[in-house]
Amino acid sequence: MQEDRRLAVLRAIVEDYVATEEPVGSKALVERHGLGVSPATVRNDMAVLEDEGYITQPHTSAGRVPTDKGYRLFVDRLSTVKPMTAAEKRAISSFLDGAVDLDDVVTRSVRLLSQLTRQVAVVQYPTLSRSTVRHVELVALTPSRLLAVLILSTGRVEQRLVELPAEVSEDALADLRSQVLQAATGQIIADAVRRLREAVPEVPGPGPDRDDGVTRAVVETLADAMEDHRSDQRIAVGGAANLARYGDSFDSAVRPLLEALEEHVVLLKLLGEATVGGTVTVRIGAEGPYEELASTSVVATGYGPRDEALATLGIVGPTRMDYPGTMSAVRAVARYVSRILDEG
Amino acid sequence: MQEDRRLAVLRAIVEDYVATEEPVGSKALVERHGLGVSPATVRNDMAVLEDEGYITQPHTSAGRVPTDKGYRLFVDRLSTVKPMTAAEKRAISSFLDGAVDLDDVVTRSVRLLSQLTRQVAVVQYPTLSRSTVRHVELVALTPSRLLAVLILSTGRVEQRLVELPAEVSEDALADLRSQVLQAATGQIIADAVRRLREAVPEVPGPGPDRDDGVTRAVVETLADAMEDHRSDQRIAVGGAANLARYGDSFDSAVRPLLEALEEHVVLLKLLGEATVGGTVTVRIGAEGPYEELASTSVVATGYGPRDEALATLGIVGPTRMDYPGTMSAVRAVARYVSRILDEG
DNA sequence: TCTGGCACTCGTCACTACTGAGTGCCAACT
DNA sequence: AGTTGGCACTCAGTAGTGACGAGTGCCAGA
Repeated sequence: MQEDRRLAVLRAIVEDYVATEEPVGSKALVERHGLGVSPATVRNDMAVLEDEGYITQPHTSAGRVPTDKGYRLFVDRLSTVKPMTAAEKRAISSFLDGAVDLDDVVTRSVRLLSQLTRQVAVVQYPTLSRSTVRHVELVALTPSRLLAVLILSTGRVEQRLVELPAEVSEDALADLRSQVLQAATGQIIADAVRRLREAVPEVPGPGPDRDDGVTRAVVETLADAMEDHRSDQRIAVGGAANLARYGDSFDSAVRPLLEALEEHVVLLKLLGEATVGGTVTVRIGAEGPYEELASTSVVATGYGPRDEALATLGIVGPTRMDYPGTMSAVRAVARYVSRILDEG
Repeated sequence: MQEDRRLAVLRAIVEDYVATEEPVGSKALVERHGLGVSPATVRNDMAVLEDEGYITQPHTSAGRVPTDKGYRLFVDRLSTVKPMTAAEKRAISSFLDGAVDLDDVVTRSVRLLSQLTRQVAVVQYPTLSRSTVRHVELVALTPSRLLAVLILSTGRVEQRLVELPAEVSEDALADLRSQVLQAATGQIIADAVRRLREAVPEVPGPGPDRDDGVTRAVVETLADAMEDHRSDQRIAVGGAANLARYGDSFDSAVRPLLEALEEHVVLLKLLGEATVGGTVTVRIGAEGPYEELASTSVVATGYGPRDEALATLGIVGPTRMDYPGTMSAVRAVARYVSRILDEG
């Protein structure tokens, strides 16, 4: 019960802060949201939330601001999906329906997405590269280090050293090798990544078959190597002018982001792996792989015809953003684009 | 003599202002440059320069700042070419020499140019579109209005209405038509534009053959229509992070520029037509076609193998920029790129 | 034509005091 | 135990003030 109210307080803080861009205090909070308690009570809750790391004060005696952790909780448990209005849906479909070819679809999507979210939009071109995995080899160097070799149909060879979290026997390794081979061989890269993650289950817990994260380490390394190979992928970026709204915190926030926008490899990493079927991935601030982008979040999802996750699209913006609205916009655009690809 | 000194003063003001980003006063001026006169004298000169519109004061009792007109004069008559150092030349060639294909050349050029100038670099891909002019028709609607029809080998048709500055006879029109046809038919677009401008000379002055700008109006309209058709041209942009240095004047300067950078058609217009052979075009502030970009300048030049102006490259930056340095960087990069295209 | 001098303007900076939003804590209340 | 009102305290932001100095325009004299 108090627990519930504390979460309501957190939700209110996030919503207010996103709307006003100013630290929000206890009094304003009870006024603007109908929590039926006094400011003092809210203050106590806030103190607890701060202890738990969900909010912080920019300086003593100012309102509270959500932390990354706070946004995370908000996104995971507190946000209610904000459905697109009929008008918005109509706007989306009419905007995309005029597209004449693939290039046009992507260009329009980027523009649409950046206008809907008022953020920087990023759309990866659907995978056309048909390069496949020809072979994977795992060579044990020591019991806890192995070399993963990836050979692609294009003839490219990629080697990675894997430090294992535990020692592994030759038998177990052979087992793993055959599993990996079966999952990946002959697949195009995008599929191989997905199948690897799905088809090679982690053996959990203790016992004779315990795994200690070895599988995980190997699979992730391989997937990473494959993702790198998507780097010849094309990407479209739009709405950079929305960065002008950052206003403050310029050198710290906008500059690294502008740099990232030119490094398409970086962008691909940011977008992450494609997930499909309405699942929108949110990466908040420092959760991402780049320190300089600690104050930016990524909202992305996969898209493609017949629910194949061919590519990824999404937006990049400040951690302080309207997550529910952005997420539903991203999801809606992904759906419409997928449908169009279905038809075309 | 005083005239000479006044120009020296202007040059000094531009140089100091570009270096310091602060309005420059009379005293600082005589100290930092060895003009052998007193501050009072300089003040008098400055008053004149201000009357003539070359400089202005941001507020009473502050130093002077060059106007667009001032920069123009500086660029045209006062700037001494700043040659590239040997080290810079080496850096340029080694940076570009590693390029493997056309895409790579363009990508590297953009990066190089933005790093050299610390501005936003724009490189147009060399014309690959081989679409040619199939036919041009000029139809008189009234004696002073005609319809220009442009038919391209791709099958596209472009119509433009031309308001003539004077009436024109059927004979003169037939003459013009045949000239235009001869110049343009069968040419690829880039060449057609150039040949049109060269081969259809304006008949000047009064007399039986006087032209009153009719030729000019027609040629420019046609050229414009053709330029529009280059709009499927690809463009590479780089170094947008350098915009972070603008710091102040954000919404007024950076936002429109960011928007322009995404509108490749706009960028093409900004870069303007390719000029070749070491000629670097400088467009300062409001001289350009876009009001919102009144505080940005464009420094561009053409490039291409064997001195054919296949495409344009250049930079976009604040009017307050180091013109000599930027111009020589742009020219140097254009030369090296041209040479590489020559070899490849 | 140039120069030195002088009065004047006005932006900048450092300092002060004030205000007000917001907090934490405590004692009292339900 | 949880909630509330009250109170003292903190501290960013906001004038207001005065001194400072860079810079100007103008004028009389060299």
